[in-house]
Amino acid sequence: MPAQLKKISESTIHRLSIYYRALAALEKENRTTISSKELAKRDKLTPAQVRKDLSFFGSFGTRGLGYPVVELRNRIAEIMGLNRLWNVALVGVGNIGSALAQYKEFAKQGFNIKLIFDNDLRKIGSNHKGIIVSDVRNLKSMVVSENIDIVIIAVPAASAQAVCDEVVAGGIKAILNFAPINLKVPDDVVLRNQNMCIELEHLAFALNNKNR
Amino acid sequence: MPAQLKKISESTIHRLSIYYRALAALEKENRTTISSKELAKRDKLTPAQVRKDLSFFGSFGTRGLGYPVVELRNRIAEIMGLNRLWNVALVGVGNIGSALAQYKEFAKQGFNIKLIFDNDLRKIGSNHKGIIVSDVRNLKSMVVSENIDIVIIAVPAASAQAVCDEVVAGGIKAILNFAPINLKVPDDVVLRNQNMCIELEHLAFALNNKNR
DNA sequence: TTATATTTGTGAACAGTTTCACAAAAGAAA
DNA sequence: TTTCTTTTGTGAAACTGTTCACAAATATAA
Repeated sequence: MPAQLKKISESTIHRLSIYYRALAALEKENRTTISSKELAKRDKLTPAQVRKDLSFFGSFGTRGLGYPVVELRNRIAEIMGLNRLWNVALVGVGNIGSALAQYKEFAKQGFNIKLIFDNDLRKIGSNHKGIIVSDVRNLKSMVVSENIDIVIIAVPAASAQAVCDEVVAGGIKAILNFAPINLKVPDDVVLRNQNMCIELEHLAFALNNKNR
Repeated sequence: MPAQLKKISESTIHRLSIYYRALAALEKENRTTISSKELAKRDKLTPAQVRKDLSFFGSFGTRGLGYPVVELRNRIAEIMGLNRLWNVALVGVGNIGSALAQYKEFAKQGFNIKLIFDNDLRKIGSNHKGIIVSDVRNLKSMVVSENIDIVIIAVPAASAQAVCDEVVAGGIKAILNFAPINLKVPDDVVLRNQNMCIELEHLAFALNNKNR
């Protein structure tokens, strides 16, 4: 029972998120067990991959039968930290920021957008889905006082690093960045970038190199 | 000079996008050459990685000096297909869809949102940044007639597969999906998923497993 | 021109990830 | 019970991606 002994790869974490979704769906269908074979098929993976991924966290399958849906889902939630609420602050209420403020999936998965910031006087004080937009000048103090766990940066590229530095100074250890720029963060801060242009560029490359 | 002989990995493509951005910035600063060492430093990579990545596409550096900024940037643009316009259709004008419709970076990189679709009668016919929203029932015929290269799916999870099937039937070979669902596509269609919840889950995992 | 310093390009070593293959465990059927 | 089938869990093998290390090429300085 290797309870998180070895280093878990990013790809494994990613697949864990995917398994979690499949298991949630199975739970709704009242399925009680699922085999690695079937779980793999749903997401175009291999059964061996599924078993290897799960084995990093222990062995909760039953040979000859498969994995218990509810138990496995709970275990993944526990591993990923999905059985609790996370306080999220959103910085920047432009195109993308306001879309994210309204995005319902976040709340469903326990990501609670608690604070919203902007630097535009016309936006500060306005009500965004029940949350009053705060002045970005209070960013650092408020992420501390409101116990924010995760910050989403959705400001223009030019101001993203300044925002980043502020929240890091406020002790934030996890950032999701939508600005098309490479942010510099200390080693103990986890940063993930969501760059839509780069995604389109992957597609462009694929189309451009079809006949090689 | 191995002009695309070997298989290029997804990670190499990703870094190519990153180099491209760095080179664009360097060009603005009127730098004429850059070494793999400096290019690596800008993006927290290793010089060897930069050289290996570039070597897949030929050898355009000068020993003792580095790479010519303008030439290398053009070459990457050529490889990635960034020196042309791509016709993009956006399906779904909800939170995320309308944010994407207004996102200026796309046009800057040659991704031209030419068509926008929705199934909501209140939205169809309305003007979104100069583009009239079309009825999604015309999706298949219009992606063909307007020579669409790439489709962005930003509809609710429940209707995403139907939209996907339509555009695939219309001959589309590249899809960027924002719906939180695993779409099924034929092998010759490139699909990329942008799932913001999964990104937050990566961060949650990291925070949850800090002290292992 | 010659010597010294840089920096590329790349095969080889290394590291990490995925797949294979099979013993072991449990269920299902006879 | 006994036999047969299914399916897990996991070392080992295969594969993929990254880093090392150094010859070769060029620039720069003397």
